Amino acid sequence: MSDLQTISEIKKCPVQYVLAINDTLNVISGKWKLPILASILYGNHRYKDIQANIDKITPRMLSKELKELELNGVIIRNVYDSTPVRIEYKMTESGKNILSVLDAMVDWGVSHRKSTL
Amino acid sequence: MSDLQTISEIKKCPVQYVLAINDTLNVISGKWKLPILASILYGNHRYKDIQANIDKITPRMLSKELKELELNGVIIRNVYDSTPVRIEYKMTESGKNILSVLDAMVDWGVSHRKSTL
DNA sequence: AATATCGCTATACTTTTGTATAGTTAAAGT
DNA sequence: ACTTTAACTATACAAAAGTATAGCGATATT
Repeated sequence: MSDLQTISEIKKCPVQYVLAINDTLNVISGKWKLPILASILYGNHRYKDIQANIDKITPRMLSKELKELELNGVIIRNVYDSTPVRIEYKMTESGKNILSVLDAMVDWGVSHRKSTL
Repeated sequence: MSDLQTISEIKKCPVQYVLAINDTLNVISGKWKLPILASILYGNHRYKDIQANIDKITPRMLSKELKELELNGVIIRNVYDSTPVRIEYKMTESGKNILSVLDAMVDWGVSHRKSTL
């Protein structure tokens, strides 16, 4: 992959792509979003379970982030009309696909660490 | 080959996985990192050119972020001993590879937008 | 000699993000 | 009846990130 090739490719990059990158970045940035997503993906679906699974997170931040993730269509909040009411947070289909982004991040992060040794 | 093997091994190890993702996230998060990287990739290498290319960025933020990107091994700052002194910021090899992460982010962002219509 | 350009730094400030701590409602267990 | 658990909300505060504005030292241009 030559430099000139890369640059010309980038010059073709439409506005939509920039928007898409920003969407993705918004979904995963902040101190708690990845830990929360990881915990849900790992199998924790209830508020208390997620809270217990993430060290030092406050209820305020957990609520706030869960709401934002729901609003962004990454997770879904299910209320089960049992007694007592049970609430479960689960990844949406689209949310599950974010693993591909995390994979790319792992790959880059690992090889970058090696390169800076 | 043994590299790929190692990467997949590390993916099984939660701690390394998390560290690598955090490294990557730190490199790209914040308001100005992506615009700066994009501008450099686009062909702007000098301070004033990057500044002129990015709307509303202040010199303070540009300096701060350039320093951080350099410290993180994503870009390199070259001082050319000419008169006047010329300074050029360029992507490191590792820095260029971050395009693969951006690609994954575009893909997810685009398909996620479609899914939430 | 005066002005402009490059590559920044300095200081003060505002906004956003995250923390600490306490309280609420409803139901369940003891 | 009393305590415990789930799933949160409310208020106040601190820290981090970003903005606004001014200026500096060296060279170059007019």
